[in-house]
Amino acid sequence: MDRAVLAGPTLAAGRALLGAFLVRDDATGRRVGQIVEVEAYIGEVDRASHARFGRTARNGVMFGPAGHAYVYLVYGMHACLNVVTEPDGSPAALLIRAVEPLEGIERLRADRVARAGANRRDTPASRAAADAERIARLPDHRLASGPGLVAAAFGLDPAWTGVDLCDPASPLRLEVGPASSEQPASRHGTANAAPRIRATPRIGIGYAGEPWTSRPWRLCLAGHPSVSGPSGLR
DNA sequence: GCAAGGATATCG
DNA sequence: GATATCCTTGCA
Repeated sequence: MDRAVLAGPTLAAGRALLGAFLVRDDATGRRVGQIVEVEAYIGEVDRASHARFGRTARNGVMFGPAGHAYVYLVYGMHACLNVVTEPDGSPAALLIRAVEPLEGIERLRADRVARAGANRRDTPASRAAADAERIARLPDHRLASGPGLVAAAFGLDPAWTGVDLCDPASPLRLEVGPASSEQPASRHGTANAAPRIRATPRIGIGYAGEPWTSRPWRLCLAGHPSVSGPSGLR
């Protein structure tokens, strides 16, 4: 994906990210998902953004150039993948909230199971087996339907922070579909029509207060089955 | 409905 | 150094 797009206004970058592909391609195999849901966090004034306290050890990459990964841990157990946007010096990012699995599905599923085990303080074999069974029964389109689930399925943790997602040689990168193709890669959505983009308030940021809780900065492909959150917000 | 998890930012 | 908080998930 062209870095200039991500270096532009975050909401425009978010629209470009919808329908693009998240690719992890390395010794673990090749996994591809189509991005169907993102959330924008824009500037130090955004009270929902990690940048609201200014530059810190954790959020430093948000203040750098566009196109790099920012992976943080939330609630002590879930990692979340963000794409840094806007020019160098301007802290902003897009949280990848959901992707539709397209390639490497069994590897995505295997890392979901591995992460479920790692998130348990005490892991009796029975619970581990129950996790594995539950995840084995999940339909493909729910494997990465949520920000913590995207990171789990792609095997990402905060150590991935800083990886250049615009470098075609990177083990984790963003790719756009063939320019000639008018069709969405997904079997979902209306044939022969560009998928509609829906904007809603962001999820899980009640602490930020108004106007930030109401800003329609969550973007998704309308009606796509891999979108996370309440069905009313799909 | 709510507990689980640990790093983070901020406060004494 | 202590503590309230957190861009979530899956269970009761």
